[in-house]
Amino acid sequence: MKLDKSFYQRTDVLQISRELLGKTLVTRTGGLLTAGTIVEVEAYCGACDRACHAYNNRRTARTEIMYQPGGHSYVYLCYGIHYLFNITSNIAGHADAILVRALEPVSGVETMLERRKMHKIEKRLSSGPGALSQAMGIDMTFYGSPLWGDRIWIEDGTGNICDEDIVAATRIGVDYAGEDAKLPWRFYIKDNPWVSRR
DNA sequence: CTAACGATTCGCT
DNA sequence: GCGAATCGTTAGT
Repeated sequence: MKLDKSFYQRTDVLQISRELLGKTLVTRTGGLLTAGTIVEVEAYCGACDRACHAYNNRRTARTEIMYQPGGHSYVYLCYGIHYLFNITSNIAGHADAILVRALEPVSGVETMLERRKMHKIEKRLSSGPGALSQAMGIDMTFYGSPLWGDRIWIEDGTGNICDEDIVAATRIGVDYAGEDAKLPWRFYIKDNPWVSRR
């Protein structure tokens, strides 16, 4: 079942991040359907988190979508090459977001392989934030897309991953954030082979 | 207007 | 393990 606004518009970004593990991200674009299980995410808290683009409530054209009510897609270009896909959360005015870092492919694998210019399934198909965006066909045209629409959405699975199977660790690539770089705000499913780093 | 840099990936060693 | 690729965003002139 498709998750609706109420899932995303809660205030606890860490709780939402944990609950996103095991859910299925789906895109339908160009008549092609692709889906994958979310196995790794990172939480970013706008007001209080130096690693977040919206730190200290900094407001720019790029971060604007994070200030809207949660449940939208926040996509941005990183290193001039990679599209990174985030899910916004919280109520209007609270710029929280969750970066999806890795998926386990579920359907539309042929399409994913084609988009990634690969011939067989291997980990790099959808492990890593830039890689999964490419596999799912996510680009800047997805910026601001509601997650209750019919182009990109998230489906509930068979309940939440239990706490014993969730690992909390420090986030990747946020060394510039000082003390906030040490926060254990990266969550992934224990022993899942699609997680981007051990 | 200009310059520095990044929530990364891939290929080569 | 290391370094290049590559360009929009940002903040400062």
